[in-house]
Amino acid sequence: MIGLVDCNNFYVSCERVFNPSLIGKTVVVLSNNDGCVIARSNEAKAIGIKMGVPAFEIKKEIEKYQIKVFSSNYTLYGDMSQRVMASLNQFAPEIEIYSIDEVFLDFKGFEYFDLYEYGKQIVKTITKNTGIPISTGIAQTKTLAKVANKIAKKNPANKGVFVLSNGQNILQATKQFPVEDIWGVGRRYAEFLKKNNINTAYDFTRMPKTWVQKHLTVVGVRMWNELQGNPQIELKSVIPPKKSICNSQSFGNMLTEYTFIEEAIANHVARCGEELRKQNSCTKALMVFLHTNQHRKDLPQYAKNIVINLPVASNSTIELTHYAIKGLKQIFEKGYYYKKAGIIVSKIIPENAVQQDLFDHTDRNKQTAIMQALDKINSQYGRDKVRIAAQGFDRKWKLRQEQLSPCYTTRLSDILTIRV
DNA sequence: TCTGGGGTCCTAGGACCC
DNA sequence: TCTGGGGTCCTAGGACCC
Repeated sequence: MIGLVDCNNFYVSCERVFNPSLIGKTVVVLSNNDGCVIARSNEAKAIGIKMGVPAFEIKKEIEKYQIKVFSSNYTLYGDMSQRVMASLNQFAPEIEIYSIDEVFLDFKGFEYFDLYEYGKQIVKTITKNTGIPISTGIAQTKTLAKVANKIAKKNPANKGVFVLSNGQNILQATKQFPVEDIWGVGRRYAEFLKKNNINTAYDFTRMPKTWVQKHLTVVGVRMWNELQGNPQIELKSVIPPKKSICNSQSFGNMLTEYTFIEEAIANHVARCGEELRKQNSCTKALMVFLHTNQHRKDLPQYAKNIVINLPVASNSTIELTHYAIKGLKQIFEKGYYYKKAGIIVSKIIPENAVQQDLFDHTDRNKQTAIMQALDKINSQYGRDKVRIAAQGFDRKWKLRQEQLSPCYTTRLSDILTIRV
């Protein structure tokens, strides 16, 4: 059996832990730049605030219902996430951290446990240890655990736990489960399936396998099997290194000047470099992209990217910055109002498998030593305490975060403020 | 005025090899 | 009229996830 633990309205719940006056109130958390709604309390869901709506479109509702609005505080959410994961670790021999707020638990060998009782114990413990409310779904496959989890969450009578233990109750559950809620069915597939009169998970499992293969490829066949209790997707307890790393951000305000965009790019490169070094990887290719605001139909539009293949794979921020800026200079056009820029590194390889170049003049040992020193200093004294000059200090490109809560768990000054 | 950020997997088609 | 057969690797685009 496999368990899936999912934190309820995670970002909202994090805000509530440190600000209990928010409990029972209508709360939403916004994406970067205070752009869109990305987390909603149950109260917000109940009055029809949709996931992903731009904040400015719900201005009236915010006013009318006195909605509490927060900028996203990923430092806080990341730290709370770690606490939840640490607490969950004791409940299963292997766990897979699937996202910031979701964990799969391996219940292999738990056949003689009362898994419903066990699930309730998990819910109780996590709530007590972290203050974050969670739901637990338990079933034979990951996809069914996802189904069980949704059922656990939907009906309060389940007390946050639901177990799909046998064919009979799988049948019963899938017959009531909307096809669009299946893990792996997105907007396009949902549309397609409904057009073919497939409305529930059960309907889907009744289709011939060949039909599923033809229209939803092998991905669909996996879902089809999983929904019938045949495991196809393994639990991954070791996280494989990333194959691509992306770092980008919309600017708080549109930018026209090259200098500020270069600073933004240098900062994105610095983050990518850190990520690469953290997973002991190097990259052979670097993409720089920038574009204007696509929502502003009244302004001229421009979007471009450029891929730079490095002569020798690297994870040195100094070297990566050099190439990124070279690329940026090639795609930057004067006269546009830019809204977003970023870096994507792909062609990632392990750092101990870097192919050397006979004509390479870079002193790579020196680069490595510098990066090690830089990472060490910054991990101790704070991000970017030591930085590449190109990263600058103006931060004209930075985010809008007008409703940011304090970093309650990680910043001393914030903690002191709370005490006062 | 105002619209997020970061990933994965699969497939088809093209370029290339013998 | 008619031009082989069997592979691999890479990429872009589309689907999905949180």
